[in-house]
Amino acid sequence: MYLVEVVLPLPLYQTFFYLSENFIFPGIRVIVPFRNNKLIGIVKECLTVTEKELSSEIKYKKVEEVIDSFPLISTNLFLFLEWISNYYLTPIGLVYKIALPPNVFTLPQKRIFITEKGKSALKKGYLPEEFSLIKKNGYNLKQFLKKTKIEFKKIKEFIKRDWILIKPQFPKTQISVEIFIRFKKRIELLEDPMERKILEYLEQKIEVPEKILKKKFEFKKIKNLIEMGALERVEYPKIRKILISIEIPKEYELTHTQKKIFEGIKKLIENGGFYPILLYGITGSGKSFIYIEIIKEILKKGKKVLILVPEIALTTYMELLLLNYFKERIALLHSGIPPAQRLNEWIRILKNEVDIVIGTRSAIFAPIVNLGLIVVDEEHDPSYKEENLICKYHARDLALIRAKLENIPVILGSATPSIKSFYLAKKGKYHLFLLKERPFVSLPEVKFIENKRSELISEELKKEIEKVLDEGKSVFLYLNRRGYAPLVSCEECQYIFCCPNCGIPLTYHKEENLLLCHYCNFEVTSLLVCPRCKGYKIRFQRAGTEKVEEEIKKVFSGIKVIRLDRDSINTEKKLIDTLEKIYESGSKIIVGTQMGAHGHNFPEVNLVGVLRAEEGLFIPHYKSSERTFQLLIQAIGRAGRKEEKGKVIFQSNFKTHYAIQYALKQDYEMFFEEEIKLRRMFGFPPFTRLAVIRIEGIKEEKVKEKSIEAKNLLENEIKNNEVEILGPAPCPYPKLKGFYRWHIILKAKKHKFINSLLGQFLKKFKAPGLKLSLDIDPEELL
DNA sequence: AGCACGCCGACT
DNA sequence: GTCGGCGTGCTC
Repeated sequence: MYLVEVVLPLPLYQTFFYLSENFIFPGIRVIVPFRNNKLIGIVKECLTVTEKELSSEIKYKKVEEVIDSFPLISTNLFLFLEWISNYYLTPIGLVYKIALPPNVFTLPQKRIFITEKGKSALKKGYLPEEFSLIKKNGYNLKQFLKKTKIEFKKIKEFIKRDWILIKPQFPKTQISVEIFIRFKKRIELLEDPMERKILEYLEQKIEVPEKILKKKFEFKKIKNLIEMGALERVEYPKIRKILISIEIPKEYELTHTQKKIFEGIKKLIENGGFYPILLYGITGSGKSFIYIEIIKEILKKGKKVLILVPEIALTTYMELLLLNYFKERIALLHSGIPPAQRLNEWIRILKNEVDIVIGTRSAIFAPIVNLGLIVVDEEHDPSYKEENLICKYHARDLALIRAKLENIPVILGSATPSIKSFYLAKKGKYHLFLLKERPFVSLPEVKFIENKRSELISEELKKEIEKVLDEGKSVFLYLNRRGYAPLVSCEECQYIFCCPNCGIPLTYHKEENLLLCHYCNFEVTSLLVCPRCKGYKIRFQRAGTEKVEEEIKKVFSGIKVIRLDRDSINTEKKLIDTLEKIYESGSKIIVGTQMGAHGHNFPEVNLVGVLRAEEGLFIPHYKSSERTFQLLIQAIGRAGRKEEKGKVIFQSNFKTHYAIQYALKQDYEMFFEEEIKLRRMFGFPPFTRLAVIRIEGIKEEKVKEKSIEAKNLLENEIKNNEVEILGPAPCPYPKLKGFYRWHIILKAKKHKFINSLLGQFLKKFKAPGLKLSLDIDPEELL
């Protein structure tokens, strides 16, 4: 007999034990009875036992069904997931749920089938007419019961008579595919000019979705080219949401400096072992090419590589880049991929069909066996931190842990390293490599325009824009605020339109003509009358991207303006349309939020204007300077990435802040020195560790009461004043989505102090009816 | 989590 | 007398 330890997807800090006649390999999914229903769990361990060895206190049940024929988790992951559970104080089952592809723990839906015998019974009228609904593939039982209103008891009778069959069925992993047209070979003598054009286009882009190509060219001509063997149709799983002619350099040669760094890294990692490497390379310095060379080295040794990027759109870019050098043995993992396909990619990885995995933060859990390297690109990016799930992990931190557990190197790359990483690198904990040349592009000129009157677009900036447009080039204007006006008030009584759920001012969106809460999506559509004084003089104050767009259209009439924010690209179609417009030639002005500053490589942008450079500096957060600096440097990176020297303008009324000053000088290291001084002085990370306990509930009094109770409990548990307790206090956003929110901040020299205090706290603290959440190493304190 | 058990108030 | 509120405790 075997004793099977099973991890169940429950918010419990324990595993459960079952019995089995057969050995079940760890990592395999099983269906087990639990209370009076069933659950899917993952086998953690399976040992032979005799009756005597079993604990008399546990009433063991038997494993009901073994689902998989091979483990869904590679052995190296068990330790990793366990570590995460301990560090983030998250129940082990929930960690598994977060790590594995969605639906892994979803019980198969029961389906109802009709037997041959049943069919004839139906014909003879013994079986009610409704059963003719059931076709060859059966019918979802729940839906059947609902639709026909037949009682389950009756069905049971029919089962006894062998007319009806009920069995669970796992959803088939159907993979929808998308067809791409791919360049295959050149044909020199093409008579048709259109065909020549198509072929030239594809030779440059390599491959383009058929859908998009059809829009651009006549389909008959494309077909001709395929028949001639110049082009080919290829099918990919439909995962590439964003695919628009991104420029991918096909060939490259490392510059002298790049080569030196490559050699340096190669030498370090030659013998394997845990080596954290920080590659600090300014935008356009060619970090990707160094990655590629290192990846080649790792693959030569027969090992695998995991590459993390901050957002979904960049997985596509990275994949296209790597496809040039590593063929098809690449898997993608990110939340944009539908569940069934994600499981499919997961299995491909497990089955060793993949050498390189590219993904966003959750890809850190990829079940890669024989991993040889992890690359975390744009390591400073806040999207590596999970904010929404119970386990608020940081993928970059986890990359370091995983690398340590697997005893392999990890490369963190960034143009603006996080303060934490750079600090550790300077301390010698990471190996630091500097790449400060921009081989293909000259550094842009950065200029400051003091905006004393806080105009949206100052006269000076307008002149600069005009100059660039006259040259036929494009402009990117950056403002990190979507909508039209972030503050709407009544002119008569000064009433400010606020969200009833969150208490935060609503933002006016002109296009849709509504007031929207950016925190909970609450909307008001009739906004012509002040709810307080019934006055109808409404004032729209301050500005978002929509307002900028309007203003630009007024000032530069006739010029193409493209807005790039969450509202303008909230569907796939809109995104494709928008990106297509951006890639069309001709001068234009792009107005965008963060979304636009990120990664994308816009052609022909010669001027980047940051409209409110000081935005974000006033958020009460120890990282606000770091964030602002990173954003400004990133904006600089958007300018003139091709041959020409670009120009960047920061417009602000707050010139004196060091984040703006050093961004102007593009001096990361000086910024770092200044920032680290402050962090040390005020005892913030990386000199201390933080954790937040957040308590939320509908009744403010109760939330407050419980928060105070929590603080008292913490104080009782504390040992040797190892942990400093700040609060309790209402969160900076004291009410969100209708819930009142209080927090307690814990600060300590070492994480283990916080960890053990919180461990004790969780055992004793109960808050029924309230939501308690923990955030270890918080990035946001809102 | 999800569900059963259990102990008090407002109803037929 | 019962229906049902949600506080408490347990699940291998």
